[in-house]
Amino acid sequence: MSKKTKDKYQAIIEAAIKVIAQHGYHNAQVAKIAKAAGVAEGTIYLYFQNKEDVLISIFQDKMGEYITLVRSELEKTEDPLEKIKLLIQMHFSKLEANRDLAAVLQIQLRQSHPSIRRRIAEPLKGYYRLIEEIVSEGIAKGVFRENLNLHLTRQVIFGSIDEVATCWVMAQKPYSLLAQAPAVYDLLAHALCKKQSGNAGSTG
Amino acid sequence: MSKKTKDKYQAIIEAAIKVIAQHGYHNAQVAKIAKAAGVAEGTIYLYFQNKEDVLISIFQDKMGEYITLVRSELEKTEDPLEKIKLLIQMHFSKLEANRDLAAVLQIQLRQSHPSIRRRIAEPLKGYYRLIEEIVSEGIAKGVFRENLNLHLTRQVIFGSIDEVATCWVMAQKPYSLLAQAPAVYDLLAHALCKKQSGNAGSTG
Amino acid sequence: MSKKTKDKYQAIIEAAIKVIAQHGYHNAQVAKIAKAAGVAEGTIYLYFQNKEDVLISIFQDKMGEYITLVRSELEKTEDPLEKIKLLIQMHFSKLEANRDLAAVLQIQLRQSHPSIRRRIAEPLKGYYRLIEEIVSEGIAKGVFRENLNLHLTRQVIFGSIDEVATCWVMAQKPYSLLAQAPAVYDLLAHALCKKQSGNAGSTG
Amino acid sequence: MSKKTKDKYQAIIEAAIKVIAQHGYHNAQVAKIAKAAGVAEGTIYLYFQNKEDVLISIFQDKMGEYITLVRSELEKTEDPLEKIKLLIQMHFSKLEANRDLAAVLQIQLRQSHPSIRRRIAEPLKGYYRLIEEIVSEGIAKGVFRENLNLHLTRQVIFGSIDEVATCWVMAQKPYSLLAQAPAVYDLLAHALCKKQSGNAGSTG
DNA sequence: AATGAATGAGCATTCATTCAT
DNA sequence: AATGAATGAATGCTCATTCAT
Repeated sequence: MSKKTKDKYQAIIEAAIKVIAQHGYHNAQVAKIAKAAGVAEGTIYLYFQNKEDVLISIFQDKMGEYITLVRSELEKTEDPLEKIKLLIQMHFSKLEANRDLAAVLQIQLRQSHPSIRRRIAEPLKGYYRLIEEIVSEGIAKGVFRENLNLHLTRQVIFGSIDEVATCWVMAQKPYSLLAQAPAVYDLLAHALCKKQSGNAGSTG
Repeated sequence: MSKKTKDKYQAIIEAAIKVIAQHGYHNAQVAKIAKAAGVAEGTIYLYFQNKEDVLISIFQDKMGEYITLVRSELEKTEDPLEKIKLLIQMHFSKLEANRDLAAVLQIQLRQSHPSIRRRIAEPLKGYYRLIEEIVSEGIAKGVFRENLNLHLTRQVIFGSIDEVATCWVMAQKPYSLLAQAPAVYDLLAHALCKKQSGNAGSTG
Repeated sequence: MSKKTKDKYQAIIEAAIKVIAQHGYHNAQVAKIAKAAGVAEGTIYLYFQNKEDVLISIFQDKMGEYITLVRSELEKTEDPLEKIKLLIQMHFSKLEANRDLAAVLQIQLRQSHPSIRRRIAEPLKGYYRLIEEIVSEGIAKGVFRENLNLHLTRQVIFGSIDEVATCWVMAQKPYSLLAQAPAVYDLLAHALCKKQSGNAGSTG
Repeated sequence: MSKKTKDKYQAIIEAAIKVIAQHGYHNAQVAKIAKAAGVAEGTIYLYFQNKEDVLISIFQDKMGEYITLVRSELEKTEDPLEKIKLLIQMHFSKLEANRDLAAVLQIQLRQSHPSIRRRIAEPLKGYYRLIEEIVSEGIAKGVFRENLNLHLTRQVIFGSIDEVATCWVMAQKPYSLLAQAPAVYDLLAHALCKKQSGNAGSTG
């Protein structure tokens, strides 16, 4: 793939994110996306199979990128609790760094057709697995409580993070999402950890 | 509103839930809903302003009903922790009792147009307030940790419950949602409570 | 089917014939047909499954009508040669009576998509069978030559009539199609008949 | 025109025939033809004005070639009846020798836009004239009946041959087209000739 | 109150043609 | 001469809503 080719692919992805974030999923016509990307409508079909493919690619691209990043960052520490902290911070900082993308991921893409939702579920499973690995490791290392149900605990962790992100995106008044990380960590750390002498919830 | 009138209103609401659950939001045409309700298409417009109004009414109706029920149930106990437990149980048992409604609330309605989502947010706020009241009370009574952020804690509680419910609805293999309540309670109780001698998380 | 309903169905068929004859198959948009029929575009889809269905219905309607007419007329005589004469006369007079329809049948419909052509072939087979029956009867009665191949003879009869009709439709200068009947009859009669004392080809 | 140039011109023509025969007129995109011809899409526009020009050239090329051949062959005999026999045989044998071309000429090209049909009519007129010349000669020589209408007789001859060819192309089960020549000749000979002692229709 | 036939706005996609290289 | 990436016009169909009965 030539430089130029790669450029148009990315331009279309970014244009789609911008248009969807601005006009909403149901008002993101191909014509609008093409115009925003500075290409002709037909050009989109040289890089994507159809409109659905554009939307799915947004998710797969960004999610794949993100998961790779998270995995490499998490290798920096052995401490499961520290990994939870990093996970929350990265999740929030990534979304906060790209408000348009955040709006698309948290709100717009969830309004899409079932076929899109189904294919979005795939890359999401990679993220689920990542969280479950941390929980599993935490239990094995004796840091997290033994009686934690793996799936359910993952659901609580992801549900918490996801809901905090969604509220942030939908908020009328702007505020920092990353600034919420310590408090979320505090809650989840208490939820996960064995009662310890006191460091659970320390946000340092 | 006459008895007969009330009947058709309810018939349309129930028909809408059934049709959306069965065919999905994007395939729930007014014609289908009318047929399922046993009325003419035009009749729907005698009871609702438009299709959007039907969908919102589903939410408002069921949510209002539900919140009233929860509030009355929660009065049975003074213990904030016990209230959390009841909240989770009622939330799950209500959804499990009506799978169609659960599918509509957890999945389908989230695919709707922005204007619908916005107006759905209203009744949801009542539920948010309810949760925040419990947290607030828990802190005041010295059961929950003092440093909990009210909004954020509510987001974590609701996000956790909501994600567990969503996963249940989307699961291929059926299982009991209510059976997940103790584990969710266990996690949230640990998240919320001051370190206690040990009974936090006991599900008895 | 109510009177009014039947009316709209017919109005759409007639409008389609007019529009296709005037603008050609490839320029006969649904919008144009709807306008010519005095109905909304959507209305067409209340009476027909899709655009293709309208085109096929033109053929089926007119062909069915025509074959029924021909069969009843042919009963008026026992003479196979007379039947050939009648067949040619009716074919030509029917087309001449409706120039638009003739243009659609002879030219425009043959430009349609394969799926349409395939479904048009069905009613045409009824006409083929009719011709073959006459030939078969003519041979049995000793009027036509015994060594005639049924299929091939039908192809020659139909091919002759069809080509004469097509040339008439495409002609720049107008002339009577029906006036060609005697000469076509003369040729076909000579082609079919045993050598007779001399009356074959007399056009009565 | 250089050898190489001539080569590409022919390659495109042959590729077009193959692609149209295989995929049908409505699925014969320029891209497909270019690929089949082993050239770039743009190259086609160096040898032809546009897609329409390619299609017309198929007809003009093959028809011109064919008429030249027929004319030279017909010079081998003086007998008008023999010429009719030769005409039918050559028409059928030419089509049978190139099934792809036959499919394109008999079916696919007739689905084309009016402008193409109009320009295809031109070379066809040469063939029409050829047939009319034979008929004219036959009458002059006292072999054919005097009262034959020139145009109409040509229409019957061409219509018969054309329909037999079309039925052959469209047939499900394969059979020899050339084998039909004697029977078609038999019918047309009887249609054209004065009542003779008996040799009309002899296929020898 | 109830009906349901009629309405018509809205949109993804294909493909012949061009033109910078 | 040759390429092939880029262009953008053109159209059938759905379905929420209306309104005459």
